[in-house]
Amino acid sequence: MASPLGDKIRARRTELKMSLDTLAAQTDSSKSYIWELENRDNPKPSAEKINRIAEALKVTPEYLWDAEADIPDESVKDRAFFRKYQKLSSADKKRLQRMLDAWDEDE
Amino acid sequence: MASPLGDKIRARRTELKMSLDTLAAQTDSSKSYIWELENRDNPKPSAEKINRIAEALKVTPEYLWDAEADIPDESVKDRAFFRKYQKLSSADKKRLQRMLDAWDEDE
DNA sequence: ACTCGATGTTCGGTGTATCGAACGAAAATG
DNA sequence: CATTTTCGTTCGATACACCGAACATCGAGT
Repeated sequence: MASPLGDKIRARRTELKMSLDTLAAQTDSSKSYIWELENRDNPKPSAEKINRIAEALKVTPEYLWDAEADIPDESVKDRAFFRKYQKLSSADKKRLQRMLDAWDEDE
Repeated sequence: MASPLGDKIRARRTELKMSLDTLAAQTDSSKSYIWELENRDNPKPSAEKINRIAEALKVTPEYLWDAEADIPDESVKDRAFFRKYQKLSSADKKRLQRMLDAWDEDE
């Protein structure tokens, strides 16, 4: 019982001190369903629900569904990197993108 | 009939010259379901399906499900880049970071 | 014009996502 | 410590996501 997705939802929900009811209300869900997402075996929510829930919990949808996605802590540096990256020219961005693509293919 | 999601899937699928069958095969779906996603009224696929389909079509999940986000524009590509980046090992991340730092100093 | 293979479309069925409402357990309040 | 309120849990019912297999269509080849 329990799933990575469920654990993340519960962790973040309690962190924000929300009840099942309030989270349900903010996401057009029933609290019973939120509970099932958190506790039942292998939940397969719709993309719509995931997005609503991510929004209510103030995390990104990828963080919820991507099985392994690091904790906000480690991703601080990543975000800094991303901000720098965004300021590059398109040409430079493409260079970086190709660089990453290239070396992430071998293995 | 038709939905933004469906239009995007069909557009990208034909762009890649895939048949319903091949896309279905690559996403553990039936071709009838892919067809329904493309043509029927208001499809609500699971997050899992959206992700498999995005992967097969080589676009980001956000591009598919974010209602607006016309062409894979720059910001979407940037996020795709960031997602890939996040999956790297810490060592590889640092290499990329140094690379960026270095070359954005001369200018 | 007639196969034939590939692609697209339709449809009935099955599982499960999702709901409402009731139930139980704490915890707050007096 | 009795009562009220809040939170979590369970369960039966319903809608619809998703499927398999049949049917339709169209193009390429003969």
